Amino acid sequence: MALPETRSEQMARALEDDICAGRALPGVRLDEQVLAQRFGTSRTPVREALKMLAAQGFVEIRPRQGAVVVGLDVRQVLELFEIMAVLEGLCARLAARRMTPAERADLLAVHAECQRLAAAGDPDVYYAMNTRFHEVIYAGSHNRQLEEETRRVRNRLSPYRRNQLHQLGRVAKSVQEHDDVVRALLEGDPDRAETLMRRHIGIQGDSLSDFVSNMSMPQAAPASPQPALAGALSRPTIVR
Amino acid sequence: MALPETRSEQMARALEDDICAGRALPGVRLDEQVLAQRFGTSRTPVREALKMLAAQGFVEIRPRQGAVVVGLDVRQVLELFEIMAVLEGLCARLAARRMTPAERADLLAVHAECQRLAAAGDPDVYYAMNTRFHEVIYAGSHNRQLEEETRRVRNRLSPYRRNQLHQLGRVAKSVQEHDDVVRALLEGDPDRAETLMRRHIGIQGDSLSDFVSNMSMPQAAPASPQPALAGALSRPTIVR
DNA sequence: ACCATCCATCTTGCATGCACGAAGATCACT
DNA sequence: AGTGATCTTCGTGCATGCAAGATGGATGGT
Repeated sequence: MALPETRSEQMARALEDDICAGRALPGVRLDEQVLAQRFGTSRTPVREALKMLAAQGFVEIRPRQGAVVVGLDVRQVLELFEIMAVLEGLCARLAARRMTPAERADLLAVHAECQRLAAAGDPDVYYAMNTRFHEVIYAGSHNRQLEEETRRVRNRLSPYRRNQLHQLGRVAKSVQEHDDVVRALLEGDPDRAETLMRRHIGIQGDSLSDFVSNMSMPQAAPASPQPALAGALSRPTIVR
Repeated sequence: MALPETRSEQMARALEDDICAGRALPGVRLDEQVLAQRFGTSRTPVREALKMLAAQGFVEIRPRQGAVVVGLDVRQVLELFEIMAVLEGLCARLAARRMTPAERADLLAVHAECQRLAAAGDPDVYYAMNTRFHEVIYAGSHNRQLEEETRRVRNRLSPYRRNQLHQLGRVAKSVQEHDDVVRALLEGDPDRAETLMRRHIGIQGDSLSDFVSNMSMPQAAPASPQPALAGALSRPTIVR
């Protein structure tokens, strides 16, 4: 059963993870040879992995000039958030109608954990549970294509949500919004669930300017020739 | 300016086009060597193109077993339509607020053409103009990421919309729905534009059973070893 | 006649090699 | 010294080669 994974796929996943986790900053040059010996292969599978990532928008390959981690400007990030809001909104809408009793129980459990961790006060820990909360709703939509699509957009945004963290009171607000969403979901109110989730994800009003001004665009200094995946940036953070 | 395109990218585009246009039916095996000589290259760029298509969900590569054009079952198609509805809905919402006067004029012009062609009665010709109509709205959203994302989902669905064509009265209904959307857009009513567009795209009620029962799953006969991109299926058709 | 096993063949996955083109350095010239 | 052209160097794009694994058919057994 365990379908064998080719090297190129492994590398693609590893690199995507590096990018999402912020270990590979936007602008970093991805040198084929360097990656090849980092993974102990030849350049061929490396190239295939890079092509896959390029097709998904994680890296950009300029002919004869190599691949770099895609850097999104403020505008593009906001554009993706607009998409994210409707996708997650749809997840919530569908979940309100389709979640099984077991899934509803899961949702409640994860939500309770979120509340606990929010009270505990560590945004990083909360972040992980927050992710699980949203994942439960993706799954609750019972729409695999949607689940994948939403996750993909989420991943593309992830480098830009980190650092938005630690915003005063954001965690508390987040759980409160979750709470409203959970209520709508359990009551089976698709319209309200969708609306609330859209608001939860969307960046509007004060949140917008807060987000923009706090958003330190993660970017590798173009000056230093970037030793391809140098330092571990670490620290996941957001609080959405 | 004209950035040079590598062979692998050219081939990826060509193959994607074959798939979207129905020239490469779901289930068709994509033989690397055959494609290589079809494009006059070695297998290497072919493989890179296939990897890109796989990353976008157009083909599936099973290790050691080659690439086949992805075939979606009824369920997956409906799932994608659910996504499509909210994405196009968002396009319409944003377009209602953001379209420039020039874009509004474009919209009206294309819509008028749609009406004319609908009256003329050839669904295939109407289909092309219908696509342009939706493209104008994508562009009107002024959200590039959304534009690309929406187009991508549209392309993935395209093989399954063909054959849904020629459904009695569908063209007339389509233009009528367009008309309502146009009105909402020009009046600058985002909520109504979104709702109407969602309904226009979504498959609900009678349309659902009509769609499902009429949807001949395009599929290459697994019996015949498929001479890789054999016949031109042609005939674009839908009427959405 | 049916089924399992083995073998031949073919295709893929990856490594290696080569050539074109781009970026940076050197040099000439104003 | 500053600016431009030339040259060098390096990395990418693609071709080719080889080995592991998968498919299909033949073979042998029950």
